[in-house]
Amino acid sequence: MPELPEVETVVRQLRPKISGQRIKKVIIIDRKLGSASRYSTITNKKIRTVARRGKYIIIRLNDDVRLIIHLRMTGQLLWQGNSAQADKYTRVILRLSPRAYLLLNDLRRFATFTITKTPLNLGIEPLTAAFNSKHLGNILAGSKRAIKDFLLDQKKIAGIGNIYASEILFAGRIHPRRISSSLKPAEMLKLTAETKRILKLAIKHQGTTISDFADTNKKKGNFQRLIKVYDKEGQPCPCCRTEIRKIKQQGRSTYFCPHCQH
DNA sequence: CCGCCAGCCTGAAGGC
DNA sequence: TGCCTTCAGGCTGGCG
Repeated sequence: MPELPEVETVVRQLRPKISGQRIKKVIIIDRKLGSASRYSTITNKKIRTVARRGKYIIIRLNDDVRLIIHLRMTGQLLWQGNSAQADKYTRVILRLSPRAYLLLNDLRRFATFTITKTPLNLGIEPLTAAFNSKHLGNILAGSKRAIKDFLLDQKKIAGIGNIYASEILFAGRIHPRRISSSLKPAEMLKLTAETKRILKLAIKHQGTTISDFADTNKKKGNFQRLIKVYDKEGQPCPCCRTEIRKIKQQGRSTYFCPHCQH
């Protein structure tokens, strides 16, 4: 579920709340995430920084220990000040000091919660200055896959998921089935600009909630109001009134306007 | 190397 | 009401 803007929303909320606090206890409720003893190395360690890389949340502790969380489709990281309000989807509870709780809730149990020192193998951060049309041209060169599939490849660009891929291509007026290496310089310029604009706008609106996404206070995002094509099959294109179409690429839905996107 | 697809889970929604 | 199928903001491993 959560893509870059949703994860960024969670990280920005979490940072001031948990930085400097100590992890007093790790309660693993879902056995799939390992035994409590596996997390003995993080108990009593202090939280130094909270950061995002792609769709990963990286909580850096003392002694360069890193707690890495990925919310996958339905994960939520909830912050609770007074007591831990767990429900049937609570998979992990971190008890912090001073008194607070951090819960990992996840309906589908795809979320990951790991301690590791191995670096993440991810592509460029799309909101950095280094992500420009020249860089995009370099990584697109020679790629025969559809541009939609390319945008979803986390080893090329980190953080774009299925909703924003459709939205970015619509804004860029590029057909999702275009062969990546066929993009012209002007299109690459447009694509990088629209990627940044849409991701920033979505962060400003606390992300998109279609069904499950919630921030650390269990509040929904607001960007779904600004979505133009995702999940809008059959509805009129906001630009030309042509019906939005839905196609499958790599088993995943893509939405686009057949008139506006080429 | 690259590209594709099933599998991992649970629940909601739609068809009959 | 129920049963069955499909679908869902993601990623991985194994295959060709």
